[in-house]
Amino acid sequence: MGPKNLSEQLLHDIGLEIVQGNLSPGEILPKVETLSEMKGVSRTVVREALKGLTARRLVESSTRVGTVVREKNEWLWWDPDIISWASRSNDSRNFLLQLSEVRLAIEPAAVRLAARNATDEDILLIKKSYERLENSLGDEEEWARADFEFHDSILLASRNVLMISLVKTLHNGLVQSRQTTIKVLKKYQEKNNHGKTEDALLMHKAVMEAICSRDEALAYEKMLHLLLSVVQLIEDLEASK
Amino acid sequence: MGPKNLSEQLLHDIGLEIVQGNLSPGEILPKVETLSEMKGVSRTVVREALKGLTARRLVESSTRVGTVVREKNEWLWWDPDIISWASRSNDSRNFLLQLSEVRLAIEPAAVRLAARNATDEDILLIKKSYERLENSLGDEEEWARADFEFHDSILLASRNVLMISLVKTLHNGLVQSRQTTIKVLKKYQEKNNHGKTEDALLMHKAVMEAICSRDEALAYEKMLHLLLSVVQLIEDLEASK
DNA sequence: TTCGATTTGTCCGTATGTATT
DNA sequence: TAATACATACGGACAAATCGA
Repeated sequence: MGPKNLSEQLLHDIGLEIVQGNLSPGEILPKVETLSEMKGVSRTVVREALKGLTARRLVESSTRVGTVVREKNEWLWWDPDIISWASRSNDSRNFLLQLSEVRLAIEPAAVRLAARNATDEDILLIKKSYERLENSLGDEEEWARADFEFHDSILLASRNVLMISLVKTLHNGLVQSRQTTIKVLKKYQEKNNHGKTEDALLMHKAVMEAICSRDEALAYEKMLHLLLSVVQLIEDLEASK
Repeated sequence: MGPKNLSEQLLHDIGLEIVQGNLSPGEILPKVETLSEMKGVSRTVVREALKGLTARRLVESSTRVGTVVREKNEWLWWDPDIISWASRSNDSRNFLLQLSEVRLAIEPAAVRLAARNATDEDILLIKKSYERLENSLGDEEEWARADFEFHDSILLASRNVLMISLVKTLHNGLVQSRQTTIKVLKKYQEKNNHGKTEDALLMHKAVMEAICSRDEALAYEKMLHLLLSVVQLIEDLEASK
């Protein structure tokens, strides 16, 4: 799944350096020809990589001046690559915190939107996804897949492509962020969770029922409740580290 | 503010065509050499433009196959350019609706975050911004500027770069979307609003006070109230069209 | 599996535009 | 004004990957 050509590789190289802070806002990148020599690639490749950085507004190029790193608040943070790079940075802990803050704000709202906009077919799919979740109580692997499908079916029901895109990028970032920060703790989770998965199932059920009865406020509340329990779980795990 | 070089021009050309639906997902773009001839630019320029499209995940290139348009749900919608292109498309009305839905979900949450995370300096800046708003009651132009500064100062107080980036892109999209759909209605607004700006000021004050007293729930509620009044205003204007 | 055709990927020599000094 | 330094732009050549016969 990594970069498939030289320009994408270089894009990731430089992008990572910028987001991680090795290259600070205001700094000027080496000129194209120099970068070409440094990295052992042609100028074409360098220029294409810079276009990728420009698209994400990490840099801005102009004649004579060169290519300068833009201010952090100008970056397009809602880009899977930038999020991926940030979650591997030194203060990835702080970044994960910010991701979680946004999650608690957005996801209940997304579920509320689903309760409002869901078509009958959407409802049917959600119910089906929940049943699969129910049937996977024992199996960790199957639960993870079913859980993903469940949340995906709800998200789809929001019928709002902006919200769908937003939450998907958010989820992606959380997974990436956890892979680098927690990682090992999953084993603890496997041990301790066998008692708790039933609670989790009940919370999922509450969300499902609220959406199906098109109760926006309740759907919001139940989703928030579910997320807070996840946060609690993570905090418990870290405390017992 | 437009494209500053050939590749950016071409990028906007093709990007617009894709987002507006002239080029549908699954379709294959003409090969680089053909595009080069069609648009009267070099292959270098074409290739750089394609890199911009790739970064936004509008297309995917591979050897022999060519460059194909990706599915809509794979696009990175939270990109100012994509949003700009979408707000100029045929069903821009539907897109504006989706933007508004997301706004009602996100902005109150952003304000709630501000109530939680604001530093003392942030609070001071918010109060100052509100005073400027207060002092610009008569002047339409000055009100608009002060209003922007007010919301910006709140956003900054969220102390969450992801939330800040998100809301800024959202605002940007709303402005663009309205420029193309409403546009003329601003004159009506100017006539009718003189009575209503005092109401607006009071609602802004309520938001400000809730944040300053760090009452998260109240801040959320008051911001939602303010936004709903804006929605109401727009609906009134369109009804009287 | 092999082969040929097609398209992106890569390299590089050269020329032009533009803003700074 | 002129020199400089950088991005921008052009196009010919070849490599690599992939599809279809």
